[in-house]
Amino acid sequence: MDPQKRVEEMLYKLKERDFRITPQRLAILKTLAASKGHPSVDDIYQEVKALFPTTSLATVYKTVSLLKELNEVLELGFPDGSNHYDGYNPAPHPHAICIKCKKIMDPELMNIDELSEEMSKKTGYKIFHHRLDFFGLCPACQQKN
Amino acid sequence: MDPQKRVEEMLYKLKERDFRITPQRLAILKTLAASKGHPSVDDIYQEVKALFPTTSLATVYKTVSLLKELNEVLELGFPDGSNHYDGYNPAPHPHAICIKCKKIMDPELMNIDELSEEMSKKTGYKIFHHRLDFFGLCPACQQKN
DNA sequence: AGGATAGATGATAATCATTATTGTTAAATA
DNA sequence: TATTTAACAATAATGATTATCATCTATCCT
Ligand SMILES: [Mn+2]
Ligand SMILES: [Mn+2]
Ligand SMILES: [Zn+2]
Ligand SMILES: [Zn+2]
Repeated sequence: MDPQKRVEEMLYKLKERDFRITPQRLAILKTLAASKGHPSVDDIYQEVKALFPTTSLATVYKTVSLLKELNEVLELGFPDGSNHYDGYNPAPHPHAICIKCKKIMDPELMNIDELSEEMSKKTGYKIFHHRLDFFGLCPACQQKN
Repeated sequence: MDPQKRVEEMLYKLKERDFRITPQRLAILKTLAASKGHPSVDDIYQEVKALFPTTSLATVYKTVSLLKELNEVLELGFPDGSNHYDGYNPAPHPHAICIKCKKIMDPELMNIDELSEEMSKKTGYKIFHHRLDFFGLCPACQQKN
């Protein structure tokens, strides 16, 4: 998927719901669409500040939150309180997380729909989305031992 | 698994590492071992206070944190900041979470080892544990519509 | 183009779950 | 029972997120 295409998708979703397109929002969208590294709010803030020095951290929080409601960004929260975001691929998908260097990877797709189906049957829940993370050591961190 | 057995398992792990067994800790262990509802720290605190009114919230935090390090409790953190704990079954296992009433269910086992294996092969990560949650509406909340 | 207006922004205060601190208490051991 | 030291209770500090509000501006209308 082309990052520019992603920006246009997000823009369409915002316009569709009559949200205004501001320079700050556009900068945040571009950062999210381009980054494959699952940035935190503060990471996004640092990038956007380079282009719009007056941008407020609160604006980043609110824009990310808005995109989350529109299902245009995937939120990954961790028990240590750190939240990271995938704006490049906002659909639920599994992640591999290094417990040492905190790198978050997007592995090639594996199908979880069967699991979701099984879960639905066994619990009676109507499932809307899911979250699947694997924690371990990335190849680089395995070397350094 | 019998809750009493779980308490004894946890006690063994604590003694093994020369941690002291205090009335407060024992009360926290019992609460965790017996509860199948995935309580929060404050839920545990409220239950323990009924038996030991002077118990401090900080003590509950420290004991839960200690049990987490000993792999005797499973921590479930959510982006809204709420953390919940499974002391009845501390091994990683999937959960079904109701987005309306927040109920957390333990479905009958499905095997994730194959997925873990696939993930390991595709990313090169050495996987230690995982987290799998399904979000949706529980049967009760589906009715109320 | 100019003006009206409701939504967005920036700065900062408030919130709240968790963690750190510190003097006191009591579990474990001999 | 005395000694040692981890654990305790009470409370302050932390820090990410959220709320507030005065100001600004994207969008629409004339
Ligand atoms: Mn991703
Ligand atoms: Mn569970
Ligand atoms: Zn790593
Ligand atoms: Zn429910």
